Amino acid sequence: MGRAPCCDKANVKKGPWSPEEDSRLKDFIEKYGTGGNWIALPQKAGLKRCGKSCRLRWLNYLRPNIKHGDFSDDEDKIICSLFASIGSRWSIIAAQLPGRTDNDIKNYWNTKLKKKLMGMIPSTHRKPPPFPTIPLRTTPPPPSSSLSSLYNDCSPYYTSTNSLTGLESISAAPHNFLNTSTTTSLAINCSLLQTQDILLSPLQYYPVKDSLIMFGGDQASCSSSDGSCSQISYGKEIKQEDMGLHQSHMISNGFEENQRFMFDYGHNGSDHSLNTWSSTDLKPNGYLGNTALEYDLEEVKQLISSSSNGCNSFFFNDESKTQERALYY
DNA sequence: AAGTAAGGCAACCGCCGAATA
DNA sequence: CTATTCGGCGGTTGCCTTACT
Repeated sequence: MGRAPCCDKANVKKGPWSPEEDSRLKDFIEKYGTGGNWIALPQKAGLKRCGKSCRLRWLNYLRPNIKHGDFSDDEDKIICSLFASIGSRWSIIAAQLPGRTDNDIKNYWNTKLKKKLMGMIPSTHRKPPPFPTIPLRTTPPPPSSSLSSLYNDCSPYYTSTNSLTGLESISAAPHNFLNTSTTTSLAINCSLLQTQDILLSPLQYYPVKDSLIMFGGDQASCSSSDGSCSQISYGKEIKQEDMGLHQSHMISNGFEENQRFMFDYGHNGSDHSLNTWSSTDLKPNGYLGNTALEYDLEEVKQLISSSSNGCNSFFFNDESKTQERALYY
């Protein structure tokens, strides 16, 4: 037995929204909110639309403080960094970019940013970008190749104004993050990012209540909210056993081969002593851990191409995905 | 100026997980 | 415990625009 449709498909309008529909939806939500029920909303608002369609229209277009238009270099970096670490989790990425929606970012990535990163000249007869074309490597880059240099190497029309130091993801963490004794602090510290010199500077790691990780910026966008909030954080309880399982992999292997990246996390007050962060453990570049993953250009390209076929096999196998999900939410 | 192809983006589709009856 | 409903998400589609021949 299939699931009942969310709306009567025969009687709902599809396609582009008219200005009248927009203003009707906007007015209604501004007056009454969503009522926590998108399915019932279109009827109340007098719209012949599916509730999901209303939700999408509101979140992606109508809600206040939506930013449209070009993405900044900083936004590019954040998107690339997060994509490298978590894959196509657009809602999470959007949470780091105030005013941007997951749909926007997804479109931007698929149409532009991916090509930038791949160093692809758009296969169009349109005008090429006003940057010299740099031939792709025919031999693997030296081990020190970083993603920031990759930008320069491979993206003829990507210019980076801010250099990346690799310090920020640690320094962005509040002091007590590393010192708290009552909190199981869990920081996502993708060694990939660190070793590639790309960083999550706008990210902040919040140590919160036991076993809870908050992953988000303080001005996160609201792409996944009901539209009534101004901020959103992603927090989810993480089972201790899950953490232990993950940790054991880290301890024994440094990183999981299948995942090709790792999480480091401080775990004060427990008997897990290896790979524990403390303020004195910090390496000069802010990266703790001895697993220096070196990704050359080809590997990043592989990431992009593998992620584009529907699964991030480069980073996540199917089994790890559930676990990974728990860590990131 | 007309035709064509590719890009860009809004919107839809279908799946998943959480909440609830 | 199971079935159902709903919100949310990522992938995909299709239309409109733009650039080029």
